[in-house]
Amino acid sequence: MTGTTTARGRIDKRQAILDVAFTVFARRGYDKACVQEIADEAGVAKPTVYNHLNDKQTLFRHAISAAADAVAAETLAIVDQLREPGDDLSAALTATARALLAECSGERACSLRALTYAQLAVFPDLADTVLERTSRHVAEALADRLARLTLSGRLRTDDPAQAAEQLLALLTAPLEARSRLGTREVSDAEQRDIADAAVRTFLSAYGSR
Amino acid sequence: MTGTTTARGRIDKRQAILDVAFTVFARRGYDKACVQEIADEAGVAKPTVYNHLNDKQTLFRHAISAAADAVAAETLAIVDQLREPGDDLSAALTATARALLAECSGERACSLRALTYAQLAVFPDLADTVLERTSRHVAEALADRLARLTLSGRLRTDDPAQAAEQLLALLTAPLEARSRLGTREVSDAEQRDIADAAVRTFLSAYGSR
Amino acid sequence: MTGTTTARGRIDKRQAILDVAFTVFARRGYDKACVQEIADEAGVAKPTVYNHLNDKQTLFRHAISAAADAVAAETLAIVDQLREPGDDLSAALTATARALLAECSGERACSLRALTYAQLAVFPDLADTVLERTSRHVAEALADRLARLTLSGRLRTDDPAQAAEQLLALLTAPLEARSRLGTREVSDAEQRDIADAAVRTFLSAYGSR
Amino acid sequence: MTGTTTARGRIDKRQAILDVAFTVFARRGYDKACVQEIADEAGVAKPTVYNHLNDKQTLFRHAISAAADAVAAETLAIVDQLREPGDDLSAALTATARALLAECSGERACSLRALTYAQLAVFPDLADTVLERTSRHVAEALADRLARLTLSGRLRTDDPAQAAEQLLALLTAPLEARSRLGTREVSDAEQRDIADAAVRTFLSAYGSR
DNA sequence: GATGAATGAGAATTCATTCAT
DNA sequence: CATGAATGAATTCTCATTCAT
Repeated sequence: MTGTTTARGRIDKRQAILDVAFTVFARRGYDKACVQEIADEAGVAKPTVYNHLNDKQTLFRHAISAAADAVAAETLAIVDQLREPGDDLSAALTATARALLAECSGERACSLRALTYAQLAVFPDLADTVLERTSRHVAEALADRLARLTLSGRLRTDDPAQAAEQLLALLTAPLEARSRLGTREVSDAEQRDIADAAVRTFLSAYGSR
Repeated sequence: MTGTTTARGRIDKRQAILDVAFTVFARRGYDKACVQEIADEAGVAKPTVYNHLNDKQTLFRHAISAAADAVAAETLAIVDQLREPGDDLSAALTATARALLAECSGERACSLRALTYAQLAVFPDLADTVLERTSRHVAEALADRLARLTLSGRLRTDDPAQAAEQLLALLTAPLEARSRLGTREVSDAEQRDIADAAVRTFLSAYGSR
Repeated sequence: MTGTTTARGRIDKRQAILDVAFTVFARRGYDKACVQEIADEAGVAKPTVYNHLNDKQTLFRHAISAAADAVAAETLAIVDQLREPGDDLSAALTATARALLAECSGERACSLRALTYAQLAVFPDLADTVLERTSRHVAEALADRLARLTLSGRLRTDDPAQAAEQLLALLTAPLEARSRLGTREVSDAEQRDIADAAVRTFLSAYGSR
Repeated sequence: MTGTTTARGRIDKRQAILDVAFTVFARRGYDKACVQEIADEAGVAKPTVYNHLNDKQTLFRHAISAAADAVAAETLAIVDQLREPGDDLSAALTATARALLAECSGERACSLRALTYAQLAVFPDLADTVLERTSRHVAEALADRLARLTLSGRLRTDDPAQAAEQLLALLTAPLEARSRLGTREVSDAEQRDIADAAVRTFLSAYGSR
């Protein structure tokens, strides 16, 4: 049915525009990025962009949202690994920590963070949206895991949310500092150092013994 | 002395421009801020801004640098409190922690962070400059304090730099998450919670006993 | 045909802009002419000018080129009259000479010359372009005529290029001096004087007897 | 006497400013040249320029005038050589012709011509002034010489002004064409060709035999 | 639905010129 | 008289957005 094909084509084109938009916004920043450039790289005419997404702001919001969803999904999948921690809890936590750092070091996550920060003044609600879908969800998912580990006697904390907050803090803040806010690569070795130290400190405070 | 007055006048005007510039950049973001507005609020004509600071980029760099210096000075003063920790180390650390959080919650520090983040793509070197003068220096100063405390037997760590990094992480990351990247006030009570929890976890890992 | 109409419309508008641009440049000079004025007189918005011709310099180049082509065509047509000189060579040369002077006295030719001269410092290559298309071509065409006239025994020269150069010199230089670089009308009578004297001197040197 | 010294200094400074101004105008053109640059190269402050010469236009007029006087003096001196033509008239004319071409090829003369042309629209009277002092005077001086040579039977013309006009035409127009309006050096050899051909043609028309 | 063309609004930057010292 | 500082006025160019096809 041509109808289906068309709809498919429509959706694909829309998605292509959003993908390109995120890339261009990441490269140039919101203001310096111009719709023409996005249209060009997406291989469509400028008015086509406006047909699909009403204006530049809408385009930005949707591009950011889509990226946030993607990052969130990946991050949650990582945290979910802790559902089956195996025998060595420290090892499991360390593996998860390393994976989280890798995810946070990724280009898309960095760009997302930078763009959100950059437009705090103009899109204050975007900070909410993005944080809600990423940090917040992740923190809650991690808190869930820590609560279950506490129940099974492998951790010791009466405030799993705070424990989760601190574990994430020990991971993300050093990463951000060492990557110079994402402008510099952080080597795998360095990431491992951060992860190991974070887990060590975390277990000092919340380990069951 | 008229000479002094004149020179003073010059310096004052330049400083006034930089102060206003930081405020306006913080309010509008780099791109949306226009030089006209800065000139107006500084009470000078647009070309005067250009006479003192060659172009918008230079204006931005200098405004950011000045703010970074101011924040750095205040933050270092706080860390210096730890030179005389008194009898109760935990209390001393907590006091310092709370003061650091207050500083980080301040409008100038938030704006500085937001602006730096926002312009990573256009001024990648600014991240270096700002982090160097703020986080980096602070982390080193704190590491120095922790090293001395270890020598005097009140802490236990063979890597004071890492200990400092983690203490700061336990403070700043939760603050950033809860303030939604600075878009929301974090109450004193909440700040106290963060600080107390951070110190507790820190001492679990690095306390002398 | 609407398609044709559209394309035509596009071309017409571009041509209209170039024509107006030449007029305005001629009236004000390159620097004093502003794009706004050109747009206004062409009945389009400023950005439309920029859409068709990337910037002021490009606009200038194309406007000058177009004028040069037009002047060149007219001038060459005049020289071509000498293909059929008739019985009275002196009369034919004089007629051509007068026509050339009339052409050179024309507003467009004067403006073209003035603008090219005026912007030597900024567009040094334009001198080449314009001279190539006008003086140079004309000199060659004239040299061709003189060569043929020599072959048919009606003139006597072994260097037709030099003869052409000198005939043109005897016409243009006095015209330029008397018109005060184009700021003053040179009457028909005066033009006739110049032409007649030029042909007389030319024939003294290159006449077949 | 300090008075004298001061007056001297004043005059010298004024002259220095005018010299520099001409250079800068020649390099950049009237509009692109900025008073600041002239002041800088003259080693004075901008207001000093305004103290000596009321505004940019005045500055331009005086700079051009001074240059025109200098060129005129040199050119007239060359023509004056014809007061004592010696035995070989052709040789004398050729020598004078070559010297005139050299003078016209000089940087100052070229710049003067270009600047005058460039500002026809804005300073229409300058064309008059400059042409009066240069071409016109030169043509008259040359006409005088030719008249005397006619009286002494070495030339034959009843209109010395026209003869002078044509001799100059045969020199300047080819020079201008070959130098591409002054953007290209014309070699000595080429200058000699032009001069020799001009004198040959001139003598064909006006030689006593 | 997609596009080429057009535009209104706005921003950075430059410069001749003038005060106050 | 010379100068450092300040300014009003212009001008080029860019961009989001909309028509007409």
